[in-house]
Amino acid sequence: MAKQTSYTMRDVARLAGVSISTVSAVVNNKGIVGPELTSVVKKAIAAMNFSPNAGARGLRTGRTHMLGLVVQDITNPFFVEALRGVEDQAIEHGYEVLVCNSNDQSALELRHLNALHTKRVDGILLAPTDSYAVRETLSQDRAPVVFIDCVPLKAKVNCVVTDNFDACYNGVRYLIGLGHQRIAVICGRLTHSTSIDRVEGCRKAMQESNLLLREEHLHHGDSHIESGYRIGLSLLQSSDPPTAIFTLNNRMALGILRAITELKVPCPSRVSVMSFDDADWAEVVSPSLTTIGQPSYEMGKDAVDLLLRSILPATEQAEAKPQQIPLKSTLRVRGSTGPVYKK
Amino acid sequence: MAKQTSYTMRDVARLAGVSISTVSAVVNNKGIVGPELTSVVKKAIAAMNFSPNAGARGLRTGRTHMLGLVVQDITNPFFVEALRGVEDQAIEHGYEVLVCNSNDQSALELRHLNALHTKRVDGILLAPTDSYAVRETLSQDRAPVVFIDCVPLKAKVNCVVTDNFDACYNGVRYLIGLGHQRIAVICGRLTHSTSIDRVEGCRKAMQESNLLLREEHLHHGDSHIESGYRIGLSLLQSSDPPTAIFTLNNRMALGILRAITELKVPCPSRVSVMSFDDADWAEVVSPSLTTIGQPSYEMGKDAVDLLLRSILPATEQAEAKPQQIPLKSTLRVRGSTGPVYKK
DNA sequence: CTGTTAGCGCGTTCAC
DNA sequence: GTGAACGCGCTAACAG
Repeated sequence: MAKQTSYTMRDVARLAGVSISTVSAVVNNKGIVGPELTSVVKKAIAAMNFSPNAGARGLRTGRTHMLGLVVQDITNPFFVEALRGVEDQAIEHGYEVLVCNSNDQSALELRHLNALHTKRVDGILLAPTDSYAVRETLSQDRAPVVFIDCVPLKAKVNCVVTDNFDACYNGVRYLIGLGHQRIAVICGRLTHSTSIDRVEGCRKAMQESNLLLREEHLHHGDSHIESGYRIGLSLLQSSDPPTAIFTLNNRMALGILRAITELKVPCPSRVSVMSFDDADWAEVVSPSLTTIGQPSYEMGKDAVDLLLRSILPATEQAEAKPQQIPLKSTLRVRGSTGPVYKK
Repeated sequence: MAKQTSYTMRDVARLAGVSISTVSAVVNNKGIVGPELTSVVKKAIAAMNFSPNAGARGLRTGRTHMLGLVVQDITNPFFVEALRGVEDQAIEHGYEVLVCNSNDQSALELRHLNALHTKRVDGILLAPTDSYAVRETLSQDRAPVVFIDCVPLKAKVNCVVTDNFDACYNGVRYLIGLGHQRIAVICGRLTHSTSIDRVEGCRKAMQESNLLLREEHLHHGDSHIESGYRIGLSLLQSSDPPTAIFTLNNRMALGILRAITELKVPCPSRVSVMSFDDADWAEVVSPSLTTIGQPSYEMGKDAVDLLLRSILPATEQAEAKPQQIPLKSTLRVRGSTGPVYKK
């Protein structure tokens, strides 16, 4: 079993009594082999349980039919949904997906990117850990890249992203409409274009209502439960607590909810909570969580489509100008947000 | 960019003014090339941004340094955690992971398995969709397989699984200790060894207390929220509702909780809920959910270790007898379970 | 220590 | 329609 020596085309050719190229033609459905010979060959293939060696084929054709997907944090359900979209669409087109988790470390991300290059994947889907890092790795002679979720700053690239700015703008306007004035925003790391856009969206909505998103109302977390929990505790216990908390991702929201439960702060009567990213559990937590949902599955699908287009450029100009595919998010109002509390 | 023509060893050799094999020796750290030549070669490699073509290398060596991971349902956080363990451990040993989602369809699973064979992965981690399906595909001349979570029936295979039987036995004993007699068990598809073992564990615990796990108390769902929800509704609205509900996976528990919330049934005072699989949100839902947690990350890690051992057999006997690595689960008592309700 | 040579399994011209 | 020969990029013998 350690042998791992499968049959080759030569073996099949020998058994079928034809030449290698005939077998090749059959395997690749060239449609130039006579029907009776075709069936003989196919029988031989089945008998030997032959399957072509993709490595050798790739060496010859220059295509591996593999896509690389590099995500910052596979622990985040958002990326799992995107992964599903990627996989489904990849399968559809005869591609396999090499999944890499950067675990929020640029160094690991770079390592993955290099490994993918060595594997000669035909294209890469990248949800980068850092929008500032200059990626020399995606220059020249390497596979085309499509960014998802988060994009590099000041660079025109192929990407598919949510309307982060608008989503947060609308979200905050909704909160303001409820009468909230002291709104705390808990953002992820500002090295993500995603976080930056979201914060800007919040800022604009507040400015329009002559409210300021003051420094003390903008809290920096990462994307994990713990940071949401810690920030939630300090926020709720402060002398002048916000009447609404908007977390820019759903796991921090989970932390906030835990803090709220522990402190027995009535929600939404005392404090409203809203979160970016929808989740399975959003309807079941108590209170159910108002969220802004992203079409993550579609994001994965669209990204593969875009990537495939630059892998197989129909026309030359098709790959000339980088394309941005914007996706719309939707506000799902549930139980955790309500009118502001009046003394 | 569509060119995708990277530099080859020959290019590097030419630039460095050495022979191809010298470059190869440097690339593979053979340690047989003189220090000054080594540095010359390395400089050339860096200058050209050369990275070896893994396909060609694999063709030559018979190893691709790729592992395949096939899971029934990547949507399940349990498998995501396992995936993390797999990836981390694979990276550690210089392997990449080809992730495939069977989406609970045997046909798709088979397709993935064949694709992985064609890609000549060095080994496969498989969480099968069905314990009964006879997998001819994992016979002979194919890569070694390690099963995770769910195993084929009546077959000695390499696998790493949780102590499903014991876990449920202990869980149900805990419920019985609380005074519960009418315990409803909601299981996944009984084509999974996992489900079978869990149900048997429940059955034994109940028998020991002279309780019977009657047919009408065993409910068949899948592993999704919806089925939990539907079953929950019918259970709670029946004329003789159970005093405790034990779901054999956590997403069905989410469905149960939704039903409870909707019907405003007091939990745990009227009905206790317990679930297999722990989750992020288990502490935050209301009431917080009592669960049986599996060490899924370790499962992934251990599976890779086991797989690597059969890929690189130190001794012949190492691969001779299939090994089962059992993992222990832990009961996490939270707010959703309590003493039985007395009229 | 270093260079030369022969395939690994496949797809692809070409002659037949 | 079909078959023989070449080479994709690399590693492993072997010769120097």
